[in-house]
Amino acid sequence: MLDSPAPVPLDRTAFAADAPTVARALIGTTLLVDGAGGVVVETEAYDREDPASHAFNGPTARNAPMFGPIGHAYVYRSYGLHWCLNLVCDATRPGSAVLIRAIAPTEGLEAMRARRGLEALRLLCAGPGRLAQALGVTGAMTGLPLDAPPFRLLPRGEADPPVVVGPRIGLTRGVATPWRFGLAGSAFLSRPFR
DNA sequence: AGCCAGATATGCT
DNA sequence: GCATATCTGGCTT
Repeated sequence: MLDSPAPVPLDRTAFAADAPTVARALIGTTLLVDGAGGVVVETEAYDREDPASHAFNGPTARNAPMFGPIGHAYVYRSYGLHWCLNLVCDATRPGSAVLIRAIAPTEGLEAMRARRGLEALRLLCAGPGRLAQALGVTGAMTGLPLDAPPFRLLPRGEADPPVVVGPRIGLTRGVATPWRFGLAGSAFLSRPFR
């Protein structure tokens, strides 16, 4: 490609595929919230048939966005104190989403450091709770579309980045399903792959 | 490396 | 009513 077009925000069609496919495709994209964020380096997939998923037992008040339109955010509180950001996907099977687990910080570093208290770049967005705090994501954003402020999602470059795969983290059920995806060699993963 | 407390919304009994 | 949760930070080995 000799004259590549200027980057355009991903639209909702980017979320049409099933959760593992979208989770892999999101690696290398850039996610910003109010201008703060960076390159997505770690994701996990969840879907309706998955006993580890919040959607497994069907729609509830909390997980309602997972059964709403694709390309929207699903934010939930974890362990009573952390917020975690998911992106709703799969146009054909409601109840699918991708958990954003880690980002390589590139934009809005000052704002992110201020929200988390001055911290090493390595840990600023390494883990779903840290990432949400750094980007300023809260439960107020659940259900919001990802193609409008405060969100911005920018596609990755030409080449497919090298992606590593493994089992998801912190689960009691669905432990064996290899639906965790990471950018190979990234220093900003929440935990190494092996 | 591993263990444990923290603090609360959620969902099931 | 109560056990549980897509986790983090701090402390111990």
